[in-house]
Parts: sequence; structure tokens; C-alpha cells
Amino acid sequence: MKITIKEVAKQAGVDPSTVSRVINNDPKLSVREQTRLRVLETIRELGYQPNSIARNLRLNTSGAIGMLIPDITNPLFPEVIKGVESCSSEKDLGLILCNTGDLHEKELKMIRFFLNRRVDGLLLASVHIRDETIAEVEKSGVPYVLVNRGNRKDAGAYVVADNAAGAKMAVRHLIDLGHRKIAHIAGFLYTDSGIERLEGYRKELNLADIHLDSEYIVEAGYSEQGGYKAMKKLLLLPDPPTAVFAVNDLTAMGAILAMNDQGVRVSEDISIVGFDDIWVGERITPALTSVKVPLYDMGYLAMNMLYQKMRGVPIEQERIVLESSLVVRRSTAAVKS
Amino acid sequence: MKITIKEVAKQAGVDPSTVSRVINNDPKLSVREQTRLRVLETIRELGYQPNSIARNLRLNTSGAIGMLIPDITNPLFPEVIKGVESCSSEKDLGLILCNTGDLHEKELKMIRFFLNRRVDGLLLASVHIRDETIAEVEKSGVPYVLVNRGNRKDAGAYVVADNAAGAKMAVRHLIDLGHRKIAHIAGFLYTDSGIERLEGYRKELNLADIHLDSEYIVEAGYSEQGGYKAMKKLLLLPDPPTAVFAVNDLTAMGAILAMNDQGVRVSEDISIVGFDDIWVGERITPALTSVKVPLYDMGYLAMNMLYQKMRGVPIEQERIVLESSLVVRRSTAAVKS
DNA sequence: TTGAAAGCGCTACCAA
DNA sequence: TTGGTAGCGCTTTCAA
Repeated sequence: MKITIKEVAKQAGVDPSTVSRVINNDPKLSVREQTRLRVLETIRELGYQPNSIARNLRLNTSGAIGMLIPDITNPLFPEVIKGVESCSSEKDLGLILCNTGDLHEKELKMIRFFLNRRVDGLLLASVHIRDETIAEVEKSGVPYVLVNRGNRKDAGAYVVADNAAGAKMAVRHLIDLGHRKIAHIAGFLYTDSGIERLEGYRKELNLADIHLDSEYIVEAGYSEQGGYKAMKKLLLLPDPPTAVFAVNDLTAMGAILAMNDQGVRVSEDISIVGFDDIWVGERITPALTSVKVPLYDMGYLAMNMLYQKMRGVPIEQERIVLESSLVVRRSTAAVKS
Repeated sequence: MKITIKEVAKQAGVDPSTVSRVINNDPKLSVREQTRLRVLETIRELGYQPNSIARNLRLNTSGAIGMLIPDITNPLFPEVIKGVESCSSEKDLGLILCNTGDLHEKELKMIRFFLNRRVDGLLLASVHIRDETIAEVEKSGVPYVLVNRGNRKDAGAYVVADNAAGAKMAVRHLIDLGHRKIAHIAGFLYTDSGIERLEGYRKELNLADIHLDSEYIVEAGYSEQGGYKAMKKLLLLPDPPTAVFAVNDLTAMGAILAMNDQGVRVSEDISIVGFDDIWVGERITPALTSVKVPLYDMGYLAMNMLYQKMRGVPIEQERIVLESSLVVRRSTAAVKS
């Protein structure tokens, strides 16, 4: 099982370099049709498989890209990964995946792992990745694209959802339903999406001349558990909200759990809107109203942009902000008069 | 950005081979402490990163394993992948992921892709992978482990759930609740898990002296849509079942959708049990009774076994069957008298 | 159109 | 304990 280019060459009675030329059939590398066929024939006969490690060493590439994911069991990511994989496999690039569990340590460790594997590019899909980690990547010179996370330093490429617009749509929807006591279960406020979604919420309330009650804003992060705790807090308020805009579907689901626990009815008593529109939101009862983000596209486009950066072609657009749209389901209803 | 071992050697005033010895600090390769420190110092100074491509070429490995997934958006898999990744990153192995979309063509294409990338091992997580595809892997000599799929040819290693026992528990549970008209929404009957779960269903009914009505068995595959269609069929029966054992949670969820469509109440009218106990099952209403499969462990153990095979250590157990357990929730209730 | 040869960066063997 | 060196399998330049 150790058939090399040399072996093929010997069998076909040609030089290894000729075999190489045949394999990479570059139209420029002229090989006589006759020899080409002979070589191809022996390749098939011997079942020769080019060794891409050797090839990569010579070419100084790895033919692979690395991707950092905070938590693959968060339903947001499989959809994104699917988009990435679809593009990477089109380009014959290996996709090396790493789940960081949101640990900065592991993030850094994996970045280094990727770096000395000489990945050709990096996809960083996490709202948590530290600026220092990004700096390390930057220094290495390996092209990278941030996914679902902007870069406050205003350097580098990214693909994100239109957080501000999405948040405004969500809150607008609640206002249109007659709600005025609208709370926000916020993401981490050291992350861009957390800030932007909060900002959108603020602006929209402002537009409607609704007073912003700071008690109505609870920072919860992005987990179900965070949403649960935040909702509990909101329910304990002397004047609880009639509607909630949650920073994402997972926190919205946590909030719904809390409401169930307290005997508060979703939609009838309190309306709730999520963000991301992950698959399961449609499956719960009542189905969750949410801001739809094109997750698959996010992955695909990020990979595509990365590919362009890898090939050094000029990028028309280094920052893609994906349009989001509101999907209205049963979890939101008109306020009771 | 092109610091090689040579460069380090020159700076430190030693031979490249010495630097190599320092890097792979094998206790056998004795290096004087003083030189070791000096080399380490220059490595840090120059920010040297070993090139694993070169290393791998020399060592004839790739330091990576490949994993085939049919559909990463199926909530079953992220959990499994998490287990795999956790183990692979412990071993400093890259995990190259590929989503096949259940297409045989892509399966084969990716296997070849993996093979000439010289992956050190392969994880095949799909009930659909063809025997021919497996044969191709077998021929290549690259170690592999099947995940969530047995091998009917009785060759090769695998990690699977105890399908038969799980199915029996599920059906037993329904029988204990007084049900006698129990249908089975079956998986594909050309897959092991499909067959084994059906067998378990059959045996348990037999044990309870319940006549097996062939109309109560509908093949649906593993998708939500399949479950939906199957349930529709069951509801059209002149004597519809009072309980359903679905081959997995996804089909169970599809079945529930169908029941909702037809105004049939889950649990009150028809009880339903799923299999796998994916995360979302607990979130839907009513929460889904299901056979819990340790998905994370499945991934971790498979990777661990693969690692052992890669190192050529004797495997104590080439076939792991994971115990499954029943998780009772609200989707099942006593039959109405 | 093809062959010869150098070399990608590393490891491991042999010698000193 | 260290240095020298061959070579992993491939690509690519130069010459023939």
C-alpha cells in the first residue's frame, strides 16, 4: 500500500516529473497524449493515490481550513457549519472543526494548533473570541473571517446578521401589537451582537416615545439557562412587562420555561420574540416569533470570502451584513386591554 | 514569517537535529539541559512554529482523522461530534468533518478525499453508508470505526446504541400503560438500527401476547417528514392505534405534527415514544417520552477506540453497545378505558 | 515533450 | 550529548 509517484513512473517507463505533470493536468504542461494515457492507465492499474501531505509540503499549503465553534450543540451552529462545509467541499478544502466550549484557553490552544498545521485559512465563529486571540491570528498572516461576530477594532473581514435592524423589527412588532411594557433579555454586553440588539431595542422604543425602564433590561448571555434566570427576575418586578424581546431563541426558550414554571401563559399573558430563528423555535408551543437570520448563507458566504482572501483576489466586500426578517408565530399577540 | 528549524539551529548555534530533539522532547533523546534551554529560548525569540506538514510527511501520518456525517443539522449529531471532538483534541488530532447529505456519491468522494489526505483514521457516522464504501475504506487499510451503525458483515469496529433493548423498553412502557393497539413508525429497513428497533418492538408485543398487525408497521425513515407521512397513514386506518413507538425522535416529532393537523391530541388520544432523546424532545409540548442514548459518550468512545486502533494497540472491545434507558415524559399516558 | 535534479521542513540513523 | 546526512513524496526549474 505504498505506491508513490516513483513507482508509477517506473511502471509506465517515464520520469516521475512526467507523472506529476499528468496528475496536475495543467493545460500549460504539455504532455503527449500517448504518454498521458499510458501514465493514467498505470495509475489506475496500481491504484495510485497522490499523497497530499507531500504535495502540500512542496506547495506550502495544507488544503485545509480551521473553524472555531463555541458550542456545536447550540442549534445555531450546525446550520452555519453546513453552509461552510458545502462551500469548502466545493473547493476541495478540508474543514477542521474545533469546539471551544467558550473557553478562552482552548480557543488560543486551538488557534495555535491550526497555525502549526498551517491551515490555509481560519473561520472564527464565536461571539466570545478575545481580541488578543484575533491579534494572534492577525500576526500569523493567515487569512481569516469572523462569523456571526463583528470586529470592534474595525479590522478584518466578517459576516454577521443585521442585528440592529432585526432588533428594531422585533420591537416594532411588539409595539404594533399594542405593547408598551416591553422588556429586553440582553446578550452579553461585551459582545457586538449583544450591544447592537440592545441598541436596536432602545432606538425603536425611543421612536415610539416609550420610556425606557432600566429594570426592563436584564443581561442574560446567550444560553437557555441565562434566559430562564432573566425571565424569573422580570416576573418578580412590581410592574412586569407584557412583552419580551429576547436576544436569541435560546434565551427566549429559557424565558418560556420560566414562564411555565410560574404559571404565566406565553402569548396570552406575555408575548415573546426571539432572534436567529433556529429550527426548534417552530417546534415548541407556542411556536416562537423570531428574527430570521440566514444561517446557512452566513456560513457559505464566510467560507467563500475566506477562499477569496486565501487566493489573494481582491475582495469586493470585506464586511457582509445579512438582512434579517421577522417571522411571526404564536408567541406574540396583541396586548390585553 | 518563514522560520524553520534550520533558522533556529543557526541562531542557537546548534545543529537542526538538536533542535528537533528539543522539540520532541523525548526523554530518551538526551540533550544537555544547557543546550535545551538555549534552543528553547531562541525558539521563543524567533516565534518559531514547527511545520506539522513537514513533520507529517516524514512520519507518514497526518495527525488528523476524518469524520463522515450524514446531516449535521440532525440534532443527534452535534452531540456525538462534541464527544468526538473532545477526545480528538485531547489527543492533539485534527478532526476533519464532512457532511454527506446522505448522498452516496459524496460519501465516496469524501472517503477518497480523506484517503489521499492520508488521514490517520476514519469515523463513519451514518446509517446509510454503503457496504461498498466501507469496503473501499477496508481496502485502504486506514483504521475506522462505525458510529451509530453496526456492520452486518460482522467485520470492523463500531459503537452503537442498544437498539433492541431500547425498543423493548419503549414498547414495554406502552404496554404497562394498558395499550394494546401499538403501532411502529419504522426506520429504513435496510439499516441495522431500523431492523433492530423493529425486532425489539415485535418481540415485546409477542411477550405480551399482543397480535402483531402488519398495518401497524409503517416504514418512514428517520426524518421528521417521514414521521409525518407515516402518522397520517396510521390515522387513516379503520382501527387506529392508541400508541405509537417511533424509530427516533425526529419521526416522533413529525408524527406529532400530523396529529396536530388532524386534531388528534398527543397523549390524551394517542401516546407516543421516540428514540435517541435528542435535546429538543424535552422542549416540545407535550414533552416527548424517549429512549435515551448516550450520544456524547458514543462519540467519545468511538474516537477513543479509533485512537487505539491507530496506535495498533490491541482493542479489548471492538464492538461497543451502549446501554439505553427510558425517559418518561408527557407524551405517553395510560390508555383510556 | 520529457528527464534530471534540487529542495519543501522535518526526523532518525549513524558516527563522532 | 551532538552533528552530519539521507530521505519522506511531491513539484518545478532548467536542460536536453
